[in-house]
Amino acid sequence: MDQRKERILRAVVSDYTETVVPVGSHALAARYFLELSSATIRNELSELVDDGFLAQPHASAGRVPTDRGYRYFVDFLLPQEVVDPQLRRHVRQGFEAAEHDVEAVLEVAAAMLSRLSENVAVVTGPANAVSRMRHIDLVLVHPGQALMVEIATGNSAFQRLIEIDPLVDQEELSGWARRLNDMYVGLTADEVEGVPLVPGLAPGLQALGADVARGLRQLATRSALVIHNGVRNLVRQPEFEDPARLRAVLEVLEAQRILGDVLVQLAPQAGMQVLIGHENSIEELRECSLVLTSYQAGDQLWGTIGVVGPTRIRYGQVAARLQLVSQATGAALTRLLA
Amino acid sequence: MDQRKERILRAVVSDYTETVVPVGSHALAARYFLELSSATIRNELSELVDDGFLAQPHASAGRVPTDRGYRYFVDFLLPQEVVDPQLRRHVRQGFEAAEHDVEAVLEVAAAMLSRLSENVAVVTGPANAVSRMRHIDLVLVHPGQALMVEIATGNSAFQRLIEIDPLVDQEELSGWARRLNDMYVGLTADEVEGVPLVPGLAPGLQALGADVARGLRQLATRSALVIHNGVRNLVRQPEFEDPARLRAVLEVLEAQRILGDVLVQLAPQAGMQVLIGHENSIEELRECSLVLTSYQAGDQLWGTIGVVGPTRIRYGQVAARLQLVSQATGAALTRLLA
DNA sequence: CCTTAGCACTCGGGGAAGTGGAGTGCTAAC
DNA sequence: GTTAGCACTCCACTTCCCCGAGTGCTAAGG
Repeated sequence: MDQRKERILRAVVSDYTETVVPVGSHALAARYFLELSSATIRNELSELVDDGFLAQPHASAGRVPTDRGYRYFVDFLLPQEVVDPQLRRHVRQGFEAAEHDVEAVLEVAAAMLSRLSENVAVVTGPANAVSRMRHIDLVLVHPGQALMVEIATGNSAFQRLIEIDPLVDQEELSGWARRLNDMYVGLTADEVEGVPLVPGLAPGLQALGADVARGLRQLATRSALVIHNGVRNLVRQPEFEDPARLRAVLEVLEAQRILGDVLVQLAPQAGMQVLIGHENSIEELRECSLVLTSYQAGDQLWGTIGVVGPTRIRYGQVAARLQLVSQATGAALTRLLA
Repeated sequence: MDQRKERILRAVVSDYTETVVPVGSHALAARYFLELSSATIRNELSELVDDGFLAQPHASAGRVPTDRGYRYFVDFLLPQEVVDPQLRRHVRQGFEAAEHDVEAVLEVAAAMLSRLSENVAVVTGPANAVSRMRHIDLVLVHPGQALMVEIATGNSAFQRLIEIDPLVDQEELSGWARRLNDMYVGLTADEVEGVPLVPGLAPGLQALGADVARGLRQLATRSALVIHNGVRNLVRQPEFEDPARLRAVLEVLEAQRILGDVLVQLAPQAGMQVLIGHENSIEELRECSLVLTSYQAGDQLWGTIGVVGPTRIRYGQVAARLQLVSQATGAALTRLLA
């Protein structure tokens, strides 16, 4: 692919991205190639079609980038976007209001990203890289019933009601809690389950080990949730005027699990990832692109954050802003969790 | 309004609700009034228009219910809907998977309700009717930093990192925690702030009162969040084919706060509420109806749950199913929180 | 060999015109 | 009060046509 072809491909992509109208040789010549005639450009265009980078909606129409065309654009032609420092500041500030709750931070991240990217933002819930017990507490609710609170690394809390002997009072419970802390602090769910039974222990206390492990395990896998925000941006995209098409995408977004599986599966890979059109495995998102990266808080907590939009999404700008939001999210979570 | 007019109004509402096409005198006579001629029905229809219950999109079109027409229908003509016992069982079962986490229960409720109502479901987060301190714990994280865990009535937990004197160790912290429990258990946020400073207290401990109150206050107002689900159902409604109209509604749903304010404001009123078209105060929802009620877990926790749809929503069926889901939600939360 | 002007051809979008039919209101008779 | 009959209205839909943007091809020029 020679340099002129690349220039032309880049011009087609950026023009189509703006106008959402197939771009013709005349428009191209007038706007980007004053030194070339439309005929020359026509020749180049037709070769780009032959090579699969562009397509023609119909015989006498202009050209539109194919998934392959976007792929080449993203891999080789993407201009380096710089984020306005003012925007950068604005993003940092946006997180300040929400710094008390992991989920609130993620909600803010999604809202911010959808606004900045002018598309749909998706964020997976936090997964704990390693979830270790930090503290257990037992509080008497009624006679016979207690509340077990577990705090894990990452400071996420899990609470659960448990049945106990009606004769056990808060004093005894506190003793139990001390024992549990002695036994389990610093362990993972698997390790908790591996701890052998202690002969002399109160039978009620003995039975708690399994509950503790279950809670820990649940804390580690809260990531099932997938927040999304910005559907309002989707409906004004011309490619989603057709309600059926829009519905298919919404179906996927609201199902959570479908998208969640893909995001979690891709998450381990470092850096920014771009999935264009058919490159993602979700049938309903064949006409969408995903721009993804991960957020990270220390070495404890991580998740995936990204943007879903039509394939003609502005990859450069979106990637830059996603980067910005993902870093700010990580920073906010780090501050939150210490 | 005589009985025949009521019958006709009911027929127009239910026919229009199904077909979304203005209903004419012929169709009415053929389908619902075999004993009357279309001319008679025409006379009645034109009186119903004069009274403001029906409207004509244009001079030679059939009739469409107005907001006032729906209002009359809802107030006086609503058939008593029974919910299929199988559906009832299905709803109960749907909650079983999610009984470990308040938010998860609410997510399930929203998903379920949107499916059953075939519209958008909205659920406000849980508010605690009275949030009183039940238990406080302090855990050393690093020297100089501790985790404060508060448990309030309703068993909601709040955690927060606080700065402390680096010389304070876990033993001393545990002593502090005992003091805090002695001082604050059973109090509300306001009362906590009203507790006078105690002269002999460690200065680090003294300062915690404000933090404790802040946590309590936050626990009581988590309701800010508004979950919604079922936007996919909205896009296939003919009244939202126009992207601009759809966008306006999405704007409101995704803003959370706008709808949240309305829901919280209406929440105290008991029973089921129906807001038809202009009756709600949100400009963008002028062409929507809200069917709302509240869920309740014991006397501790409550929130609003409801359905948003076009004004021609099936009020009877939606109300019955909303009732079902709201009860199941309350039951699930009650089991969860005891 | 690449570039360009010229030209005939294609095709979709959009406006104009026409038509069918559902629906109305009114009148007069029962 | 009800109904048949009738003239009238108006939208939705189809058809038709045409404009113009855009193409591919050819042949001439650098």
